Amino acid sequence: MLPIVPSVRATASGCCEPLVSEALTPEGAADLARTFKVLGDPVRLRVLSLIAARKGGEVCVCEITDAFDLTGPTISYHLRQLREADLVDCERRGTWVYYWIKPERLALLSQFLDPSGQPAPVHA
Amino acid sequence: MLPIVPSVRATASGCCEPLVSEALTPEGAADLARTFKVLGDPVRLRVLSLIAARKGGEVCVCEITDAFDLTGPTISYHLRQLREADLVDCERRGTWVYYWIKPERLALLSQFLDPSGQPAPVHA
DNA sequence: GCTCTATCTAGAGAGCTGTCAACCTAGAGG
DNA sequence: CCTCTAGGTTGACAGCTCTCTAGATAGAGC
Repeated sequence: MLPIVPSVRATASGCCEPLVSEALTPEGAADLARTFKVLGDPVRLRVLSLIAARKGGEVCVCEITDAFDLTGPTISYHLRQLREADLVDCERRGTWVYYWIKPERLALLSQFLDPSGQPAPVHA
Repeated sequence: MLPIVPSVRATASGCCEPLVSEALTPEGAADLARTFKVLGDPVRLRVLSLIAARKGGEVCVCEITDAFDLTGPTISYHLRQLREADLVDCERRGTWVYYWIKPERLALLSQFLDPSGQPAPVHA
């Protein structure tokens, strides 16, 4: 039934070839799906976008909480999802905790979805 | 199912600026999240990948069903999710139904996630 | 030490998701 | 018309998600 599936991609090393190049293995699909699921919530997308759009690249949790009509624990829950998906990282400084984007995983996803099938431009 | 979305970004026209450029509106976030949620399931990702990787770009439902250890209704349910997210389209030909990828939406998502913030290469 | 504030964790509950069995629909071919 | 097959739809149910309240933890400052 299911074809032979050595790694994430039938071919590739650790990294992920664009969607068009060849079929995902079940394991690769599960891994990618976990990340897309984290992106599949409007609050988390807005949090991510809030952080990413910020000059300096860092945002304090208190600012994020203020930007939503949600309780602290709920924001904390979403930040944890983002952390566990390796999409953001954080650091405590005194009383406050600052979050920033980890661009590597985003780049991987972007490349996977790119229907042109070209490797993403290397430069920023 | 997806409503018309005038501007996903607070500023932008119809298209979606990369994550880094500025914060998503709640409406834009809801719209994008709906699509990412559809991608957030391993079965749907594999279905998408199965179709995308196929030379000719089209796959019959019967082939998709055969590729999974799931019942017809379940595959049908996932195909519907993909259709309603505007990620695939389909056509009946006699007894069979063929599905193919709609690359526009994928390109939009890819561009949104691209942390380099460059417009995606226009592709040949 | 005590207190205040920022953040996280735990537990519970409403609602959504993915899956199935059962049934329906639409062509093909008699 | 009838029958067969490929797909889709419906309804039900287990399990997961998002949200909250209540409580824990950690640093600042007295």
